[in-house]
Amino acid sequence: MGSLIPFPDLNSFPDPTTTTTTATDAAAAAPTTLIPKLEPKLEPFDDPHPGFTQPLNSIPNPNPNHSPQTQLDETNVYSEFNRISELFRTAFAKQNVDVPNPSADDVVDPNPLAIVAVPDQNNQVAVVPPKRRHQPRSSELVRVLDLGLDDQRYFRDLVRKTRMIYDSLRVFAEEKRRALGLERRTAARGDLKAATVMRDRGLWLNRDKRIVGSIPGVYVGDLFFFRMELCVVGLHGQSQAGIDYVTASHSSNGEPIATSVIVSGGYEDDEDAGDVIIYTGHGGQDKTHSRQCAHQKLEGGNLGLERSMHYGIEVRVIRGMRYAGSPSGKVYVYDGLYRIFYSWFDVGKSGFGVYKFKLVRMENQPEMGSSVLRLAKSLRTEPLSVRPVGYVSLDISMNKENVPVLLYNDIDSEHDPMYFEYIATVVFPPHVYQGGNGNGCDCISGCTDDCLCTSKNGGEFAYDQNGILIRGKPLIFECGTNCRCPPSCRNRVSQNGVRNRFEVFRSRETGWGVRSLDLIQAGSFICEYAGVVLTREQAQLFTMNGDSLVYPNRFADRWTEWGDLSQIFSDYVRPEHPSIPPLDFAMDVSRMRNVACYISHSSSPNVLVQLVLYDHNNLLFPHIMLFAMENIPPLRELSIDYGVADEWTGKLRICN
DNA sequence: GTATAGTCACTTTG
DNA sequence: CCAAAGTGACTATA
Repeated sequence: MGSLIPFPDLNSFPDPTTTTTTATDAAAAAPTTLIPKLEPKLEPFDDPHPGFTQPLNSIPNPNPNHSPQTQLDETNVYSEFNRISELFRTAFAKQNVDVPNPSADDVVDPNPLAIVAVPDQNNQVAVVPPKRRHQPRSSELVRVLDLGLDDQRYFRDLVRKTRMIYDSLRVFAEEKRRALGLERRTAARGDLKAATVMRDRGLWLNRDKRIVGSIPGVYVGDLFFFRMELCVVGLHGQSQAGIDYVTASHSSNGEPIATSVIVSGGYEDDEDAGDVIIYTGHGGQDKTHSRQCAHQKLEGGNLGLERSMHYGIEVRVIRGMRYAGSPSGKVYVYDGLYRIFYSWFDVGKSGFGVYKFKLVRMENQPEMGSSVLRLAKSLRTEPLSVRPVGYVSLDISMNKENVPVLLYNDIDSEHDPMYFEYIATVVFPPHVYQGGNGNGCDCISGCTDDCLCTSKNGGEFAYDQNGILIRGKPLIFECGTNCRCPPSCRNRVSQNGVRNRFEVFRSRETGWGVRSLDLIQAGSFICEYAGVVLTREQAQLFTMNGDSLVYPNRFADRWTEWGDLSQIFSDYVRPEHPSIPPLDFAMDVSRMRNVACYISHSSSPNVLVQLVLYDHNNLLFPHIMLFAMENIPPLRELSIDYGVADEWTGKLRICN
């Protein structure tokens, strides 16, 4: 127990279909092998069972070639409006100028880093994007059933890894554009860039099957910030349209089948009551003002929804909500599966005909992500009126953190987290500080690309403009006491402390756990893992007394996964700077600790460990900093890969 | 300064 | 091959 044993390498994601895969093989494998064959767990749709709930007589016009306008008495009244709007749209379409596409002879760009096309003085695009490997989506409808625990973890890791690549590419594209100093003639749109690059490299998930129902590795409540992100994981395949469906010509029975919808509030005739949605079909809108200007037709996604209702096929529902903390100002929440109970043709608020669908949420699903978001919002402002019972403390940190850390227990009478000394940051032995803090920078108004502190970090910033970790490194040097930059400097993030309202809560499964009342964006700082640091010698004395310690060198090296673009860039080099020896200290969290030691263990975690230096220069004693590996929804439990078997965690020893 | 409306450049699918 | 789906960044205006 006193010796420091290395933890196993958990960083490879072997393909379960090949039993002999090694970590090296997995990394070298072509991207197309990332999606394992799903055959054994799939239910084919060759034999649909029609007549699920509703007879078709509630549909006025099931013929897709038959204009619904003839079904409306009001048609004559609106025909003149229709004619005018049609003229308008034709005129508008002609204004669009054709942009020449790269010719089919263009070779793959030898420099894949040049993902941002740069127009030169003559406004010619100097860099040709890589040639497209266009792989159209399959039309084979399947359900994924009865995933075992191993498969669930595998797919979760796959989805997480894919989203990490998407996010770092997105940030990368925007950072690169900024670094190039391009005129702001066009919007940055790293969201689109990232998706295109990944598509060209075959990294989009679930394109070989059209999945009905849940997507493996995507949980109810999962959060996304961009429409393209939904396409990349295969949750919703339309970059703009709100209804995703298999077309009639590709469907086995010649009928279109809808599989997912997005409720974004873009249609005035939508009514969203959570479990029940009156969803308006698409179409009939004015392009510039998004107002209804024509009757909708029973075709495309609208017909797909009607057919899905007919066959009792459930649809995934994703809600788009305004959210100020999101990079796009919006957040897309996966809210689970719904069934379509009715559909009918109605006159909408603007007086034009619209198709409406009554969607009802299926039973036995986790709570809706969108209602959890709302609950968390009210908990942030008035916790005691939302949850009158259960809050033991409204701040166990006693003002030592920037934001309060709550303590919640509605299960038993344990109040243990009240009875220790809360420390917001780690306590090092005094000798750690003897070497001072090294040289500092002179960047009075904040660090720049070529400053001393950037070069300490291998010539690149560890964080983006918003304090998001760009990629994991063996060690990050933040600006310190000898730097002249302000606290708001881009290179000071983890030292500025906690920004989310955390809650230590009692759990039947894990004893204590930690969750946040705020949405935590992937890559953002969570908190430090704080305790009293003991040297190896001190630790040996300590454990002879039978007390237990936390050994930080056992935490899995999850930072290597964050920002790893080796699947994108053939010349990608993993960060190896600086080279540091394995951590050789232990941490005593028995008397002084912070919120971190209540975080549970998971082999498929949502929090990673990143080592950081800022207040001294001793490479042997870095701060253990925690960052989000995913967009973590409010009230979802945080978890770290402690790197060893489940029964061992510092947390469990101390806090049960 | 802060909401809101308008404009522009996008990409994928069917 | 093109029409249709709407977003997200940015800019102008109230």
